[in-house]
Amino acid sequence: MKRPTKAIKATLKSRFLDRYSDAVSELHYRSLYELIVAVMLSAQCTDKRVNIITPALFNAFPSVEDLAQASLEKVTSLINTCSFFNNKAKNLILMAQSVMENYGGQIPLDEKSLMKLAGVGQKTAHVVLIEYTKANVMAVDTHVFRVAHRLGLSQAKTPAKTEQDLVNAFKTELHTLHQAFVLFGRYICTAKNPKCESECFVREFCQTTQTFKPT
DNA sequence: CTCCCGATAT
DNA sequence: ATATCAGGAG
Repeated sequence: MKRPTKAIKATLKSRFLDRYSDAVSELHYRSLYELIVAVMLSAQCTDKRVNIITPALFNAFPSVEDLAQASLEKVTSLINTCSFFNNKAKNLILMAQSVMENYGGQIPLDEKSLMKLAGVGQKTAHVVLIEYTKANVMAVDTHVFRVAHRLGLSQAKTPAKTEQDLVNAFKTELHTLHQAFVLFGRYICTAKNPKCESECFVREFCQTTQTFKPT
């Protein structure tokens, strides 16, 4: 597997930025509170499904205060069509309670604090920062991980290492590149049956073309 | 490394 | 009917 040269990394970067200059998250939210809840729910679950669930959830619990006082049963019943709903319901309430008790009701906007919240790991924390503050950080979800590996940008086994590889490769405009990689991975460089021939605009840089080339 | 766990694509 | 999708905690 060839590592991309500096020149190729630059080309990849501009291709993705050109293609996805106006890329935004597909999660529906109207506040930082709604954002963090939506991102927490999106763990191992599609954004599409999260968007089906959240309107009723936000209606029942319009603010962190409301969620902090919510009953587990009520939250569970509102999110039980998304994966790991028992864990998520528990974590959502714990997260809200922690925000009330430790951060005066203000959801913190730094990585360390975010990651102390129940159910918030590095990926969730980074996505919140990217979305809400356009922080120059990378978040590696399953799409970003797959795309980075197919393009030879990382050989790392863990998302954290892959994140570092991507930061080193691109350095700036990471928040836009994150969105770009997610959308590219979701619709073009899909896990199964990627649209290599028909839609991939970085085909010539793919390290795994053989695997996916139609026979 | 294992558990958590519904939805959707095939 | 079964495989595959999609992160965090212990």
